[in-house]
Amino acid sequence: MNILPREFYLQDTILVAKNLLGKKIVRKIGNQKISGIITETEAYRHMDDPASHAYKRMTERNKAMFEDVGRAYVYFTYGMHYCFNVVAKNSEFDAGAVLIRAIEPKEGLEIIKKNRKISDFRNLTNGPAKLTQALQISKEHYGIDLTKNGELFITEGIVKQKRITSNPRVGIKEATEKMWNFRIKI
DNA sequence: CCCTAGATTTACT
DNA sequence: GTAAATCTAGGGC
Repeated sequence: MNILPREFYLQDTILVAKNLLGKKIVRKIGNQKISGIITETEAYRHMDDPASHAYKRMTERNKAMFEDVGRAYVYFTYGMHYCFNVVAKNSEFDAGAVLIRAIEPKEGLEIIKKNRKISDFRNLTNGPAKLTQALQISKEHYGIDLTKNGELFITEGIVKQKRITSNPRVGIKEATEKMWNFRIKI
């Protein structure tokens, strides 16, 4: 399975958010492997997006959003949860990232269940903090390169007709009129 | 099924 | 000091 190249992420953040649907996240832990198909994403941009962490300026937390595309932006929130983003933007913007909100587990289901401590299939990876738990993603992966075959990367996924639906983004208070949440059904 | 409350720490104001 | 791109359990319907 081919890893997505750097150029894939060098486009408008919103376009990348849509294009990431149906792609595959691969997580390697030692000789074990977990993977899943991306089913829900959200785009967060820069100056035009009050809901974005990068809206005001660069800070210690959000600096990854201003740096290389194709890398991970992982942040800690609500005192207990990590969320996983992919840095993506075109040259018009200084910052941008795509929040991965949900995946459909493919490989390593046993490991995922163990990490999540539940077996209810529907609740395994259907939220941004659930999937970081399932894939054991944490701040150690801040800035990791997702275009290299390492601990964590993204490859081509299912190649079939995608029916993308747009929705308001979840859990934000600003810019709720922007329909930058995207989903597919598998 | 829906709703509410509580968990718990970081980083920005 | 306080809000935060969330999740879970528990109660009611």
